[in-house]
Amino acid sequence: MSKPPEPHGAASSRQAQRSADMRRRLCQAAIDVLCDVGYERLSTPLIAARAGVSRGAQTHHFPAKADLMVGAFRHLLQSWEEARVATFGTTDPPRVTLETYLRFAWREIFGKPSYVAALELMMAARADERLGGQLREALDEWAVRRGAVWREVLRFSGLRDDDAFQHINMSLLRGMAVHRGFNHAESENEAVLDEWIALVRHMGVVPPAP
Amino acid sequence: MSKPPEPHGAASSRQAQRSADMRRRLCQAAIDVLCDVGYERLSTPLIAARAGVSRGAQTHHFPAKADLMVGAFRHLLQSWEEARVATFGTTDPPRVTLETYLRFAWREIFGKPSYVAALELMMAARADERLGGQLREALDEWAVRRGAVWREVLRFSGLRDDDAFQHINMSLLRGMAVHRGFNHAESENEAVLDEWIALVRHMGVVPPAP
DNA sequence: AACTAAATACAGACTGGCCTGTTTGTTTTA
DNA sequence: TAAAACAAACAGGCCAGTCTGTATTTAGTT
Repeated sequence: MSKPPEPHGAASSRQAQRSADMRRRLCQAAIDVLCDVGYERLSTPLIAARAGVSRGAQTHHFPAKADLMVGAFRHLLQSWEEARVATFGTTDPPRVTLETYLRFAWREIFGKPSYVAALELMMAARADERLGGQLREALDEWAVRRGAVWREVLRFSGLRDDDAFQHINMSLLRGMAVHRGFNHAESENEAVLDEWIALVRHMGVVPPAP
Repeated sequence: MSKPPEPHGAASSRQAQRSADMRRRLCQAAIDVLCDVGYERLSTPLIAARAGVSRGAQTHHFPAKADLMVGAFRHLLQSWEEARVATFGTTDPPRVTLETYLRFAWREIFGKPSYVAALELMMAARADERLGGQLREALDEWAVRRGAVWREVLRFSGLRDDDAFQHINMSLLRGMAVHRGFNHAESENEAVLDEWIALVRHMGVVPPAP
């Protein structure tokens, strides 16, 4: 039986398999390059070389640079989701306290070098309207699940289910990541996270103001 | 009486005056370009055009691109200091509550479009070791005064003088700025700041854990 | 005060290099 | 046999840094 062409889904045919592998390699190489040299010095030949692939292959799978950037971004989002499942198992959203989830988020996502790739892409998207649209689209559909996870975590921690409080946590982690990227102060961020968690513990006793 | 040549201090001679003016114009143009098109598409000819200046003038005052970036960064830091003095007067560090200072910091620094220029520069500095060194140098000497301001604000607010708590506030503002730059959600950030200030009010009553 | 020589400020052209997107050709798979 | 995957070369464009040339300012001298 012949299988339908699945250009973007799970690989079934041999071609689709190769295609998916190649796309993954290129996306991963793009993230690596982004981490190492930043968006400024990033170039499509550099990514192809990093992936050990000819430039023809790269242009075949990602005709425009922006396409590759979007692919890298989606690759990142997916890796974050995989990290969550790998850490907390299949019960998704996980039933853990905010403290546990914060430490996970820092250790596995925001505190990792690869997160600066996401930052670079988000910054670069400001200039390119087309790229920005596609990145926001990817982030928006991913944010649905992310929101559900945070809601469950807050509920489980006995805290009010509050959009603003979600964003406080994420903005804090983002800001720490920027600080980490620029001012390689690792231990400083650990102290900041500890202090924030201590504050959160207090909030467990004293819920936030109306 | 003849005045000594002050190549970098307050302008006295006519040449030094023109030089300082030109440098200011170029730094401001660099920030504007950075805000509008981002670091990726930034170029020295673009900056010169934005400043209404010949490229020869630009290369004369800033031989290398990195020099101009450092100048723009220092220009930004200075503008933040000026904003603080303009808002709170000459009593420096200002004697205001944390809430007042947070709202100022968001309104006049982190929440303004020009802050993304600082973010772009900090991101770009990751790749360029030389640029990064000079930017960190500028930031470090500025951080001395910034630390004094935060300490006084925390003390005045009856909160513990705590480095980690300082960094929580600044990382939160940074993270909000990134969110603002990418996901033009203005009102969302206002709500986040309000919520954070509400939490801080609680902390005024219940000091953080040891 | 006038004059000169050096230093500084400014202007514009040039070059070597790299990048993006395209195109043409070859191999593998369906 | 057609389509997809891969390979490599090409063309147009832009940029950073340099260099040569001109105008303005300053310092030194008388």
